[in-house]
Amino acid sequence: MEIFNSMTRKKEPFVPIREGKVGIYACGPTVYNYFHIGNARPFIIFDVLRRYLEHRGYEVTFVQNFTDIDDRMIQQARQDGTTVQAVAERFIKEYEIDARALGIRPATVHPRATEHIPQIIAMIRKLMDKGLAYESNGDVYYRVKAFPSYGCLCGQNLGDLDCGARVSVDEQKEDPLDFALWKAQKPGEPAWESPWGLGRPGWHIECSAMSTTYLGEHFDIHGGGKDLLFPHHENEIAQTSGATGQPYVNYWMHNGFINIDNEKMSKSKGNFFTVRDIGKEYDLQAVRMFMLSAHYRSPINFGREMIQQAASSLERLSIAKDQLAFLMASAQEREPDEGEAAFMAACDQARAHFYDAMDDDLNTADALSAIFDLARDIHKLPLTPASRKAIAYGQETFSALTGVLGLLEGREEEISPEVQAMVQERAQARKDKNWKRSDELRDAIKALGYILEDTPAGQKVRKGQ
RNA sequence: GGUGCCAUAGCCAAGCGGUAAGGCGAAGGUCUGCAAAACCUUUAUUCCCCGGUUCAAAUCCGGGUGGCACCUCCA
Repeated sequence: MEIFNSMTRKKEPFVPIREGKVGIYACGPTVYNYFHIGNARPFIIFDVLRRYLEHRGYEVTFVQNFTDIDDRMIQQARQDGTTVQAVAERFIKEYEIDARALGIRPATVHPRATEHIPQIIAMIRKLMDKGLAYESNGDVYYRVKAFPSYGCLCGQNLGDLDCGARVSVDEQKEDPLDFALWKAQKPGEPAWESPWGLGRPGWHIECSAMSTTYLGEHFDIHGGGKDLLFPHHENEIAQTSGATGQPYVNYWMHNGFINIDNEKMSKSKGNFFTVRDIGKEYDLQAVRMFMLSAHYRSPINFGREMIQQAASSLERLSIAKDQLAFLMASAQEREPDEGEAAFMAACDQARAHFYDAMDDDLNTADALSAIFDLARDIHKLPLTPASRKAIAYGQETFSALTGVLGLLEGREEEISPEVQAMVQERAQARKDKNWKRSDELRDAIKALGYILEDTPAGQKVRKGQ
């Protein structure tokens, strides 16, 4: 597999540090609110990466943090007249609800910043011992100019950053580029004991502390949104490599942004959508499909039409899956005939195409086309009783591939007995050529949320509108 | 000022040196009591423009044009 490494800006063959094992850290949400569609992209992308690596036989440790202490958390708590902790508890639960609906599996570990204060303090101490950090009135800052390779990730050198000159000037700092590792407590803020007095961790240090706690000081893949490249990930490298004296991460992966009307989504512009709100109108599986329909590094434009297109595409896949189940119901124990053997070969071909695409820096758009090709082959299977072996092979392939993308999961709702009875009655009505009754029943079934179709092999019912 | 990214049909989107995947939509056909789904056919002689390299370029190089992002909290 090849992965585009933001550090080198090239696709590189993926070689894990320890054979057969992969450690991945992805920056998770700050749990001060519902997460938005833009946040959802990395969650979905890295969920797919994790699923794919597992599918290919790696033992994956996937860590995604919850940032449960920062300015926004404090602000939200004030606004709600509650504690930071209560805000965190609430929105972690809300995260889990939306994540599940998007088909995002829970990570191996979801560490929380506030539960890793000792590790954070230990790392800051190490940095101070090495002269890479200094205290100033209860704050602790990173001494950026003491870390020569600073800027290696974002491709800026220190001089250029200086030129940027939009870095805040702060009397407390030795240099405008320096960033906070520890912030002294301000009135009314939650705080923890530290060698520098009461305070809380700065912005970037939590990810360094938590990632190394669970994945070791040097691990395989670190991911996040493109905007995190600088300064967040740049600072993580400075902190971690600075403290440990060794490389931090082998592969940096950054996903592109989601735009609204070709503009960056941002709170200040008010053009953002929470996943919770979108879920009120659309099946969130369609949102997942939408995300996977383009390469993860490209920017994508979010809009109503896009979601509808994704929903239609997904429907096509869903119907193919139903079709296999339908064929299975009448399948026979016999060897595949010539056509079925060709179908099985097509399954292998689809799988190979899928793997090629995924191996190419997670090209989900191309991988999807392999699944669509397979869907077409499924629909071409005759409705005459099929070989169980061939259909099982198709099901296995189809569910493996859609499973890697996390699509079409949790959709096997039982058809209620009530609907089944109506389907039975309709079969009789059709036999009697009682079209009026037959159509009434079909409408009634539709009203209950099912689509009923007549096929040469009988009636077929599926969930849908 | 510095650093990057992108431009492919009505829409979305792969392809990144060998002669345009896939999806959505649309049109016609087949099937069907009707419908739905599905299948078949059609829907880019051409990949923003201009040069260049090459037997061969959407793909490489140079120059334009037009979008976007980062350098500040942000997925």
